Amino acid sequence: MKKRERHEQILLQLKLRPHVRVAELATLFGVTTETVRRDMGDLERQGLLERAHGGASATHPGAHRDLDERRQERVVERERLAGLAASLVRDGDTVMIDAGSTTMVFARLLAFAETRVTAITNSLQIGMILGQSASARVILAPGNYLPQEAAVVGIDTCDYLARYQVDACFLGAAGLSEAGVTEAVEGFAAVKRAMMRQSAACRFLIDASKFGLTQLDVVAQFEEMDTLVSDRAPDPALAACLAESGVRTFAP
Amino acid sequence: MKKRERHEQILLQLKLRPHVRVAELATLFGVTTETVRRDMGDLERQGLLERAHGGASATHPGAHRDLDERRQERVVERERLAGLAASLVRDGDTVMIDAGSTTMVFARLLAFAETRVTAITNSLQIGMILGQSASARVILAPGNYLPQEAAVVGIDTCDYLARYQVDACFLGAAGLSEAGVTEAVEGFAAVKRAMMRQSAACRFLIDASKFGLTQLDVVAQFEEMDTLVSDRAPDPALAACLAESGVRTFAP
DNA sequence: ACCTTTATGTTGGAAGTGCAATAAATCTGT
DNA sequence: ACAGATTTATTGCACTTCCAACATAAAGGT
Repeated sequence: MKKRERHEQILLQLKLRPHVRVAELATLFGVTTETVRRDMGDLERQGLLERAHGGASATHPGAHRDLDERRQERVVERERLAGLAASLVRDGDTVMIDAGSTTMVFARLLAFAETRVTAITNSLQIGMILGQSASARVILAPGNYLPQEAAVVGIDTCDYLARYQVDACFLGAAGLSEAGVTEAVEGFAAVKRAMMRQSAACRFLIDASKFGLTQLDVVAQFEEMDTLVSDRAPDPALAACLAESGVRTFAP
Repeated sequence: MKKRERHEQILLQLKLRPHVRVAELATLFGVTTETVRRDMGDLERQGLLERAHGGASATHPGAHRDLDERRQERVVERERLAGLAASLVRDGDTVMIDAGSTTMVFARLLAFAETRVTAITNSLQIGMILGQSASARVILAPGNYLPQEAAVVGIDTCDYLARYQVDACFLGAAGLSEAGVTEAVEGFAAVKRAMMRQSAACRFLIDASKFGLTQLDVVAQFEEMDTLVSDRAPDPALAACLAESGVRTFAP
């Protein structure tokens, strides 16, 4: 087994579980622990995993390699944002949730709060997180699998969503500016629009770092938004646009 | 600082980063490493984190305790079996793969071998594993999410599968006896049958520990099986039944 | 107050892990 | 085929972590 193969295997294992041990992989690959250690060293230098005593852990999905302190603060803000969004969901609601790191935190809080919901999503991770809660019913949409985002997209996804009608959709986004809500990942915008069409209320979860950014795909104009949930109030110019279009804004 | 408080802090830390160390938390909390160790033991028993040498990791969103445990059993046999099955797939093939621990190993080997395939599956984990391979195209079926198996089932799943026609399906099973192939998980049998209907060839991956077992749902009679892949040849009686129905058997 | 239960600290030995240096094996290009 | 480079195995040693047993301290109930 070549070095390259081992590296891929290690990363693959880390996709499946959060932590692997040196000794474990050594026997699995039939090599010395030292070799595995060296492999991990290489991968760590590439930022693909994090070493720990006796093994390695997966890097957090979508983690920026900033300072730890900054990362922590971002997480805190995101938790607040997601908490606000979760408080908008009531027992018995049906919702659609799209793929994204912010919506993932939202889903975790929803599961933790044991809100009784029926959720339709195109994100595998969100499905898994929310599915662990006994009080949630999860329906997964079909489609072409996008490994970078662990989500499905495409015509099938959008068609399938059209079969449901829900109380609200909770969508993330990569940008919010005068151009409206925009997204960068190919295929996501179409899914978001499909979700919006089937929802009585449309809630966008966008943290303040996305304010002022414009990405390639336009997801929605201000008029189409019902609610914006964020961790900080937008600047006056943006706030004016939002208010003019009747967008309710939630921010701590 | 009370025990409860520490527990919450530990879980909070694990939300921020994937791995924490015992010593680190001990100094942070101002307690002994033994205390932290005990805390982690408690939380591990509740399934809220995973211990590792020197620390603990967050439970992966898609990690399932029982699924992981099952994966640990009969590793060697299962790898051999899955390897045999993987050798039946050729570049350019289209396949359907159903949820199960054996088919998961099969999917991993398929990804590892970089076989150029288009795969349709109802298992989220298999989708994730195979989706990592650049040479595989993965299509996920919709349906109701089943947390224990990390898979979707139901009418939607079966309906969706009916839209495709593939070269072969690779199915696991919980039992193989005179009654035929049987399955225990509710909803799985219907999905397996739906996959069989859309496949030119039908390959069952069943390890020897399932021989002689009969579960509630009958998936297929011998006549409907094309291929049986296992880690050991079945006993004479079963082998005779299989041969009579023209089932090709692969075993090391 | 007393006793019981629970939680925490301390200790010593066993086991696991990391590191560095060296030797062996494998790969690579000419 | 050969020499040099890369990769892996081996070894010894220092260090960290684990575990279990015991001692101590705090909390809770009668």
